[in-house]
Amino acid sequence: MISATLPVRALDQKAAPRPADLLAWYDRHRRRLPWRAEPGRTADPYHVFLSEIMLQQTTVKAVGPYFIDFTRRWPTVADLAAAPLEEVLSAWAGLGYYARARNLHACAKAVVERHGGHFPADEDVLLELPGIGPYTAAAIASIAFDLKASPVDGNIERVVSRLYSVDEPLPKSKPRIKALAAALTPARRPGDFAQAMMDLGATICTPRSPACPLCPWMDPCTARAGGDPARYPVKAPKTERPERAGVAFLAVRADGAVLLRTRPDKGLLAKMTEVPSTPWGPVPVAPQSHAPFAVNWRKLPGSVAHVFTHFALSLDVWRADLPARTPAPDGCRWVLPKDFSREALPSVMRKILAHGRIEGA
DNA sequence: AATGCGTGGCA
DNA sequence: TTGCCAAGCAT
Repeated sequence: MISATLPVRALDQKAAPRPADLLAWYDRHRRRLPWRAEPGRTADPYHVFLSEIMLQQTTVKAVGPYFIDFTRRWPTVADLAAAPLEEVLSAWAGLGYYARARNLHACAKAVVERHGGHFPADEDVLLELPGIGPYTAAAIASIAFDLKASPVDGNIERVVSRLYSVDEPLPKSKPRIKALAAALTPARRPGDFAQAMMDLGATICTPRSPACPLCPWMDPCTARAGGDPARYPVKAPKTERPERAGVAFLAVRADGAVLLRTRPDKGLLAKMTEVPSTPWGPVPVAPQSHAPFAVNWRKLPGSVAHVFTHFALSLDVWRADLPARTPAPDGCRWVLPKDFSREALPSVMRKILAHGRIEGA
């Protein structure tokens, strides 16, 4: 018989997850990433900032080449701040969520103007900078300055929701998960702890078929004990993705130049370069009335499909060949394919050009 | 608080 | 093929 006076844990209770166990795992298994400092060192805050912005909703694999390119072009935050926005946007082209690039540039300028070119070592002050939200402020504070902060990204949401079997669905459960993560964060090595949580989520505690036997927290994990860790995190049902359609006008001049223009300052693909097109709507719009030239257009075979976050797009492509020295209509410009690399061409626009067999960068 | 905002890889 | 997912932020 177990004495009631002894501090004996009931058999169905689990030990709390120990940060030291995760840190020991991290010391052996940490990923080597371009923006990450060598073990025992803290990273360049500019590198942490740049990588964190790029990594928002974006895979490590996709970010790699962009991070290398950006740091080569703009080695310091002051260099980035001094660059023209157009160059930053064209360097960002293809990475998606272009508001990040605009905010990245605005943030670099703010760091120079408000903080003398040094990132503030303070989570609350970081939070006031453009493009830096709760996650990124905590990530920079902890990773770049080793301050006690608890960034919560998708990885950490998954790890924490499994550790504690959080049944309330996201995003409603965010505050609770944030509190649990904060309670777990140690006073020593908070930066390594944050990165360890992310590495664990990315390599062991993965969305599907997590590798529990390799996990340093297998023992204290309640979802593992429950037998179906992959059912966490519980998420609210998603709204469906509507279809939109339109026609893109590929005007090609005799010298090979293609008619392009810059999109409006706000909204989808703001300030990016585009191929002129009809509006993209749920119902097809009379294409002729939106054509940049009143000439004979021929529809190219097939169509271009592209999926955005909140709608799926299907575009027909109409082509017209025009004489050399044809002037560009208002708001448009002729661009030779060899100069495409200087343009801020999003992936959907590159697909349209490729569909018309136009070879650019 | 809910919605708008990209892209590519993967099962 | 289709849906899901990846180091979120702004409004």
